[in-house]
Amino acid sequence: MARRATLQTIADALGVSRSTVSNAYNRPDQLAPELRARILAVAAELGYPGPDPAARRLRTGRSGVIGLLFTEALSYAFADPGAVGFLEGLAREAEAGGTALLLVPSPPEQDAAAAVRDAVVDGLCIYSMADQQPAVIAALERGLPTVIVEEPDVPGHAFIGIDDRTATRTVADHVLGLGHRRIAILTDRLVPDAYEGPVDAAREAMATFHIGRQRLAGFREGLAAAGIDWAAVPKEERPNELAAGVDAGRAVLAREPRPTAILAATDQLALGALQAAQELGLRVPGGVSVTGFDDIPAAALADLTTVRQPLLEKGVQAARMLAELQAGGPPRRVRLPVELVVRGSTGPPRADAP
Amino acid sequence: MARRATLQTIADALGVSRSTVSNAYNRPDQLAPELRARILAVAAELGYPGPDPAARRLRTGRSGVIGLLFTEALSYAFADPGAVGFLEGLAREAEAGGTALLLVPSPPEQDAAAAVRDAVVDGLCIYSMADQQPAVIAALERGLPTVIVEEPDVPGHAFIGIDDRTATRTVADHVLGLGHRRIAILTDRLVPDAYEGPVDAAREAMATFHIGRQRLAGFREGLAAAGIDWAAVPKEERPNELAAGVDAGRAVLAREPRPTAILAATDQLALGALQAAQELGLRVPGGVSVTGFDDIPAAALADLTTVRQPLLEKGVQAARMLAELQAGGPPRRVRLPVELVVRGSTGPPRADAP
DNA sequence: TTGAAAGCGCTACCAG
DNA sequence: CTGGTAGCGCTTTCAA
Repeated sequence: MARRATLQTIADALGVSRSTVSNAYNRPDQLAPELRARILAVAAELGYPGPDPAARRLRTGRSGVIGLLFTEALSYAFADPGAVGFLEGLAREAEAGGTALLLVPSPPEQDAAAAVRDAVVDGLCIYSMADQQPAVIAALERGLPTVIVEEPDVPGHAFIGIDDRTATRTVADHVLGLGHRRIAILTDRLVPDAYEGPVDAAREAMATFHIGRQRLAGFREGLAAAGIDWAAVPKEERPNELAAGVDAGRAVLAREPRPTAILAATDQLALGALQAAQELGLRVPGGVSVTGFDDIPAAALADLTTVRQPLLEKGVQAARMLAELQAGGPPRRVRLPVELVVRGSTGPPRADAP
Repeated sequence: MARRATLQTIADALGVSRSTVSNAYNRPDQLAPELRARILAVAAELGYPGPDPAARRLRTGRSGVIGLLFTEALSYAFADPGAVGFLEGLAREAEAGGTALLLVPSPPEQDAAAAVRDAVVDGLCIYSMADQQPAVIAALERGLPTVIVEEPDVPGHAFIGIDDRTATRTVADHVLGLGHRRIAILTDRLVPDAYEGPVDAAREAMATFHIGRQRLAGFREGLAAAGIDWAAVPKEERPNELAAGVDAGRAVLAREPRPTAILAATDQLALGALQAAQELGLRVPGGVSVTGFDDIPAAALADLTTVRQPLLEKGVQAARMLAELQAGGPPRRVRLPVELVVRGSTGPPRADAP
């Protein structure tokens, strides 16, 4: 056969009209069962794979697809257990409604905005992107129903997230309450660039990742309230990966005098810090206390004190909010509750450390 | 405005033709920069979000999207660290080429095949599905470039996977070599149903999940070669989740005489078995040895003996194979190497256990 | 119960 | 460098 079969091909072969063949697929009750059977048989014979979804899309105007802008780059997202937990929730809810998920790429170098504009979707979900990223701007410009998860903070849009600042403030208070005064901070990336290293005031001020900014602010508030000089607190910025956490942990533990507590902005960084402490033969929490954030599954295994947030629930709710929006409902703003989970990785500092 | 703006709207507003406006977006070099600027300005003013991707799709015939059939249900896939590792690799490679990933849903009850037929994609990737699942059949019928990962085993299609049987045979030999004779097996699901419980010969024979079948076969081969009666070996089937592993672990450890080794078909099940052993106050490996499969990140943390497979690499290669297929290349079959990683969870059985 | 006609919004080709 | 024309393959009235 010269070209792919279409509805018309089948119609011609049977001497019926195109619409009848279409009905055979989409409205079985609109034609005689026997005719329908004949149509389907001929279609199978001719290798017709059914109505072309792209054409149907154009005609009906609906796609049954949600587009997901997932972190700065897809490949980062899957390495982050927190993001995967969210995706699991989102997928569960979407799948129940027969909705597909389109993972929109952010090609390096190239115009990531183009990928966003090319996405055939009925709605968009933006997960944890920095303010002013081109992909985000392009997404908002499409004027589709959109829900933003965690960041960026754009007024007027449906939003779901947690109160990061209050949460890290609670962590700081917990550690300060145990008697720690020499404290170091490990933060996830603050700006979508390749920087890794100490965070000074200038860097802190330029943060465009809302989460990073807020978590840092919570730590700062807590320490400041305890009279600790924020400028003198060691702070290391790294991408959210285990290996980077090890590196950052080494960096802060090498300081003199050595910190007695490390507050990390994510569990993965905290897990890395734990590993760095072990390398140095430091006991936890005797030699050094460590805290994380997210309560990913590995946190429980490592007995890590952390902040639990409802990862899965966040995904489920995001999908629901999008469905509401598509049904014409108003954009809502939702804050999910979090909870400090105290485990064995924090305790009072000991003079006779390790 | 009554209806959404289209190319024509902009063209009319400026008194130019539709094609010129189209060129302004797709072929900037085909028209005067000044005209282009004017067009874009008017478009912005009228709130035109750029050419409709669905229409473009129909016209060009290409979508720039890979469809992914991910496990029996999306929600399962994300709970499986092995699957996530694969997805990370796939996403990385696809993203580099500006290709989007469509996660095709498998709505419960409903016709999952319909979702597959509705997917606007240039190619399909089938990851770990059972033989004869309706979604798989529908996918194959679409006649698109397709690569199958791990399962099902369909001749004539591009395929990438590992040799599961040889791998589990190696595990069995390792444990037998340590002197174990009372051995229990934990297997991932064998059939896409809701069954959880012991595996008898009938159940084993009806397995449609190729991976489960092969891993079980490897264990069987090893034990048979050592003269152990396979029918008498305790075998428990569970979904691939930590909690299910705990449950299965309890079940086999309750047997009299108690097994001295538990061979699990996945790391998550093994991790669960480890937890069950701990509940009973059993030492590992003194009281009981445990092995897993996959070498997910948590396996190293738990010091679990397991089989390492190149999860990420599998995803990267799958994406490449799909690209080759789309470029007109022939379907290839690829087997990735695996490696037994011996850690602290296996050792000789001790008479004075625990 | 079936068929004819009218586009959905766009891009590719070719002429000017 | 710009414009006209011809569909891509389908669904959806509406009339027969």
